Amino acid sequence: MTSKKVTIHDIAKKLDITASTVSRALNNNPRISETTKKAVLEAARSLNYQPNNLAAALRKGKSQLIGIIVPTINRSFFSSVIRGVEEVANKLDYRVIVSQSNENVENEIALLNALLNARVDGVLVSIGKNTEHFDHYKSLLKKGIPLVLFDRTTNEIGTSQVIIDDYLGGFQATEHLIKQGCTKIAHFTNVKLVNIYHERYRGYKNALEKYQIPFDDSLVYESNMQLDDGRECTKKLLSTGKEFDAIFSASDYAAAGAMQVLKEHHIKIPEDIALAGFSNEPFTSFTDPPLTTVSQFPIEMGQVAAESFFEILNSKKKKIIPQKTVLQPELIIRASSLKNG
Amino acid sequence: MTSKKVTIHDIAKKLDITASTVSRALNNNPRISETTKKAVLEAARSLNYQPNNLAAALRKGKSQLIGIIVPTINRSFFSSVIRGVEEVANKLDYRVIVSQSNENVENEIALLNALLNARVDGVLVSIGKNTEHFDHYKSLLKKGIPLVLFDRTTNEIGTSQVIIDDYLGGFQATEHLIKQGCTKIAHFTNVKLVNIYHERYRGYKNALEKYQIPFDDSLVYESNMQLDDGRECTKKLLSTGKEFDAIFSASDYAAAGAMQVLKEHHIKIPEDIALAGFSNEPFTSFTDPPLTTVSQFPIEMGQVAAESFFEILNSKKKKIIPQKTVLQPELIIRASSLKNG
DNA sequence: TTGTATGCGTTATCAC
DNA sequence: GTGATAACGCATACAA
Repeated sequence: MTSKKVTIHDIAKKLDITASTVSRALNNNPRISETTKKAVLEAARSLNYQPNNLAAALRKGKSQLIGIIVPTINRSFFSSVIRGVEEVANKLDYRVIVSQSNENVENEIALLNALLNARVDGVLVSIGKNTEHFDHYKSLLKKGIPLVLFDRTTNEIGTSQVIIDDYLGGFQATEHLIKQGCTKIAHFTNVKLVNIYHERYRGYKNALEKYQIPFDDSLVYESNMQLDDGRECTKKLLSTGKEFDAIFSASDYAAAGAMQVLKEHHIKIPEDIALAGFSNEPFTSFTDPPLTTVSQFPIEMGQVAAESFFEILNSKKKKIIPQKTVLQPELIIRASSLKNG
Repeated sequence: MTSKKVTIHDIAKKLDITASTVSRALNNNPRISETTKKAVLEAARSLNYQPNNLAAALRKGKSQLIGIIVPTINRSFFSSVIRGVEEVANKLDYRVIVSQSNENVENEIALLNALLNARVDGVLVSIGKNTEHFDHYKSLLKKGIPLVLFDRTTNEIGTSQVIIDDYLGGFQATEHLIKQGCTKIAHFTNVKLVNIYHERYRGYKNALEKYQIPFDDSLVYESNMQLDDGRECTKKLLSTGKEFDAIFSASDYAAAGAMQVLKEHHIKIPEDIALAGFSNEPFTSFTDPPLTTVSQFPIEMGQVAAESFFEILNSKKKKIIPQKTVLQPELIIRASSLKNG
């Protein structure tokens, strides 16, 4: 019942040639006659031959496997990045192994090890929020294994990165709010040691500066940026009695939380308070009003990360200089921030 | 620079024993003394030994890799299922390879082949909407490769499945609307040959029947169930002039589209029209009003699917009887359907 | 408890 | 253009 596995030797036997010839035929080796090649392909098909990549991988010392580590797959942004990576990788006959760290350093290290044992040819990583030391990644590089960081990155590892210009995104969102007439703009951010949040924050501050609006630290709230955190921050903000006319949240989820609380207080959006988020999560177009946000082009980010990866992979030895690719974000203006409809 | 790979032979040499002993020590083989085992582990650590799963996989004939094929990763439901699978798999030292078919049969076949070449030990699949023949899966089974279907399944392949009781979900949602006083309930569905949509539709019909509400075919709209499809269907529905007081959409996205159009027509939700969706996508709690929907417990589904898979895997030869595990859905009642607040 | 020998399926290297 | 042989790193049947 359990059909014996057919190997190149079976093909060879059938055609009365050797396995090496079969191997060459199957791999488009130039040193092979058209006729035998055709015969091999035909025999392979008729025998229902299924190549064993494992064996080839062992022999060649490469597995055609790429590992990806993301904080969580359950986020439109990350799953879209993965999709971008897959698109490029699959075209080159690479498969992708996805793992999620759940923002946990221990997991990050364990997963990295598991991927190494699986002999992936390289790794793409978006670093967890709480990761503060990067030795596990550094030792990866020492072993000569290609590593590309994306979105949540760090400059402490000398390797290629792909990010969007979070600074610009933060700047544009804030500038847009200012142009809508807002002058007291609150900001929701995450722990600012994570590059992306720090940059968005910087963009926010610089936009204020450009338009000579005084920066007020008491309008900046740090949290974990989930929906509930957004709710909490908004409640706190309201309870201070401090005046504000807009919120720029560095996360769509926290912005959604803010929207809920504002509505519960019968505060009009955008008339009383204008609102902008970050990431262009799909739900932001469903909210009422639809949420102004910043698109990060995640699929493109994945594609670029993958290309960056293969560049390193194919430049074996010729020690490549780490590239930092910066993609442009795009401000998506929707009703939540449009004062003069 | 590029540190030579250390193998079990290196460990063996260092301790002046043989590779087989090292192998046994590393694999918790009982036939090994505690002392040598400890020595091996110590040496492995000091040499920074990284086991080569590929070689082991080739030798053992199993790769510790599971393939998953989903229509799209970019959906909270599917990415949560994947997460559930990962949780179980990783605990057993299995890795997961994810691929997306984009609802395309050709892709499904190609990806399946790629996974086979990668020598996965088995495959979990949620079938694409347009897949109508299943030969590629049948031949998988013939080869003795474990296959588990989840969510989008079919009974045409004799293999284990994990689904939720879509019928019940459809029934409960409809019954809930009826209990809110609705009697003219429209239904948005997908091509009904996909099991899950057919079942939800059946649940809808039977609930009507139970409460002696006449079924009206002209209130049922078939579409692809994206946001825009939901918009279109709602517009059509409104343009017919036909009276209705509720919509039960078999997809949250189409429900979100319906919500938009209703609001654009200044129709009050739920007072004029009550609304219910299906899947409990995260955004459903953000909409205004929040959307009543049906939770499918995707993480649990992934876990069960994985367990189901390992059951097959570990019962090698002892031909297992295909199990069909049916999980219970849960109706999540929110403001979009609550008439008496 | 340990060592010896062999093979998993493929490809690289050499020879012809 | 094709064949013979070895090797990738590991696990196992068998022998000791």
